[in-house]
Amino acid sequence: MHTPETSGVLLTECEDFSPALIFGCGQSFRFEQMEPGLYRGVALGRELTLAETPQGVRLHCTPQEYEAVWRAYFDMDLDYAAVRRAVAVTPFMGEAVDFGRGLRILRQDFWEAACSFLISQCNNIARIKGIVARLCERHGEAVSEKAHAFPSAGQVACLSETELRALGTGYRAPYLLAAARAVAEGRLSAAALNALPYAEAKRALMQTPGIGAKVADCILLYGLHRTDAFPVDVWMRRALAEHFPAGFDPAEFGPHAGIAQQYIFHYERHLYGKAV
DNA sequence: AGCCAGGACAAGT
DNA sequence: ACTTGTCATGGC
Repeated sequence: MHTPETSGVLLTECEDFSPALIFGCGQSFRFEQMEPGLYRGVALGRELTLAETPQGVRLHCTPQEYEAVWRAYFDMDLDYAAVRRAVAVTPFMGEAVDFGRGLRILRQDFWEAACSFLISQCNNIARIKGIVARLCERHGEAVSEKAHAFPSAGQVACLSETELRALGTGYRAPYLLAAARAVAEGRLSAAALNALPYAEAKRALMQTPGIGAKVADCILLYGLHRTDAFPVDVWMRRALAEHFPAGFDPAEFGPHAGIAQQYIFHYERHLYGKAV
């Protein structure tokens, strides 16, 4: 008989695994802190609880589920200590990666990322979370007593614009409907985009109404794990103007520029009191 | 009580 | 190629 204290999968190397940072850095919107050190959410149609312990972070799942699902989801096969060293190309970047040590880029579901970041445009993170929560509660399948999966593209494609507006999506409702149909009908797919180089994949995404340069980069980075994608939003624009006044090229950060972006984004929000 | 938010888009210079 | 107005909504 497994007790809650000993069951699950214990991650002991947690220098670069902080649930607070992973779920709080603005890349995903479905995990919450239940109490200090305890996090819960739904991803890939499964509910997961994570608990911080003195020995490390414990994932409440079987070793089989960890190997089959969560190992990839949490990008466990990338050495984030090496990434931090590689992108710390200025003193400011050194501060950013020190502050963000523990952050990782999740390998999220393509449709969930596309849908979430369509909602994100001209919106704040607290509000994005609320809209996504209502979308899942009302239109996603139950995965436990109180948790719901993210609705599939097919499920969202069956909703009316009125139902989507009722979630608080505002003018983004028709964008969501068009994207859901494109994905459900196979006109937009992770497999096809994965076969394209960055610039072409981005251009293909931008054919869908509501997906501009920034949302396309978010979908590439968070939904397809293209770590060369470098989303620039209002926070990044501020940070770059302030700390790279002479201009910059994302390529300076190397092949994982998108991860550098995440450290910058989170650090900049912290400096303005918007992130812990 | 306004201000602003992980923008996109069309229309105007 | 750049600037500007518009598009809804509600957390802070």
